[in-house]
Amino acid sequence: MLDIKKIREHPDAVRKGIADKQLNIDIDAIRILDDERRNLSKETDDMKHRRNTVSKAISAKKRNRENADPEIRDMQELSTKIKENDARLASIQEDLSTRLLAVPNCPAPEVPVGKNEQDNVEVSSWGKIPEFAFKIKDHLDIAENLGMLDMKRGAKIAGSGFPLYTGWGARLERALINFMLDLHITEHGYTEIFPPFLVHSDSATGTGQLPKLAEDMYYLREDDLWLIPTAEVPVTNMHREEILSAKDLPLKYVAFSGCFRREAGSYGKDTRGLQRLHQFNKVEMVQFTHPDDSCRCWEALTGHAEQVLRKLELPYRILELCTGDLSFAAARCRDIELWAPGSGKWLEVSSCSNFEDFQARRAGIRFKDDKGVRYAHTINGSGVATPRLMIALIENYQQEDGSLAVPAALRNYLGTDRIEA
RNA sequence: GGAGAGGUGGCAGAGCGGCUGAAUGCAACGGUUUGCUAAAUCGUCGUAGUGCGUAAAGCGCUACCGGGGGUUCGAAUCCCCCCCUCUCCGCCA
Repeated sequence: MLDIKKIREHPDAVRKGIADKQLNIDIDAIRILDDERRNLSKETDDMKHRRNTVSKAISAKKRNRENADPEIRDMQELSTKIKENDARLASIQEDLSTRLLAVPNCPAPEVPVGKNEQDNVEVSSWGKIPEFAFKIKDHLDIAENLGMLDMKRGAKIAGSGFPLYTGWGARLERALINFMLDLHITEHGYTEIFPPFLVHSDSATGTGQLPKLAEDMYYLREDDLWLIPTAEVPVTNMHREEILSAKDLPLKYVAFSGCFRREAGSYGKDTRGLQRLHQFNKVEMVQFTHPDDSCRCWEALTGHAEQVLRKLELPYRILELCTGDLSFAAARCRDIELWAPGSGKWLEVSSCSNFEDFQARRAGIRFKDDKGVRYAHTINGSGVATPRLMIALIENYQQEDGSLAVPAALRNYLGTDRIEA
């Protein structure tokens, strides 16, 4: 959520930010409602002031056994008016909140202006794109041949998009998760969190999934709960409506979770194998930082995600997202993409975002230092999501005989240096 | 799922219609004292909205005692609904 004061005082900057994000939101309606709210609120507060004052006088008269009937009659009338005003105020407030929740975060000034993903800017790359002396296969063929993955049975159990890992596939999945968690905990200073996979609406609103992305989440009507699309949601909400101490910042959390996405509207896109799933596993990093520190922490966090890929010796590139490709809540974002030779594509495995105070304002996450109480900044990024990591791993490490080499960093976790049929 | 107890400021814990935005204690912060530490002592010490002020400081008003309604001139305090925590019983991984 944006600061209403920012909309009030710098409407042009906000308009430009929204337009750069290729969105269309009516800022003027918000400003009119805001004015209306303030005027009515002032008027009502003055009435309440009178009521409080007179009520005290009534109290004094009663104590002295004097008659206070005229005052009481006045106040009965006034209270009725106050009630009417409060009702109007509540409806204005609700309208305003609804509109305010629909306003996206503004892009940071450093973000390149662009229309869509075509305008994203590559900022760095690492590793060598491998060349093969034999005819390579894609991850699905390799994994199914090695008995690691059974998409057909996954579909039998839960429908398409729900992968069923088997044998070495299941073990590899588990090994990757442990490897990534351990790396972030021991080398990058994160505290491990194991969060709930279901959250209520307040939490989903706090991080910005609701109301805009309701159709992308699985919802349990009976219990009014949402399956999390990412651990970002429960972990960021850990400190909802809290005032943190400045000396504890940055708070760095890393969490494994299942992630559940309906992927509404993307049917028929990237359907082969593990590219796009309704359920997948992810290790997510979340930080709560001081506003002056968030940019530096965001860069560091991106580096932590990179480290996973370097240790696994997988070639990747990093893109700075342009304004048009930036998500609703993000001020800045860098995507990390792995090279998948079998599919001949770059695959996004991590999105590292700085939300600045956007989520914090929605979720009431603040901190206190000697300058007072302010909103913290939140940043997060995958470190990383497993399905596409698995794709890249399988496709980059495939051998001519159909077996799979295991990168050195993973051998202790997996207990083998080779996966064969 | 059933029965009971309870949710008050960073924490502990009073208050149970008006003099309570909230006693008291602890913690925290600032000063004094001290060779240092400890102790002592004085002071400060919630959040939000809004108005005045160029603004910082400051001052005023309003709201907030789990959430939402209601009663009343007036509600932390009375009534209703909901949520959460704890204890016991039942069921179950």
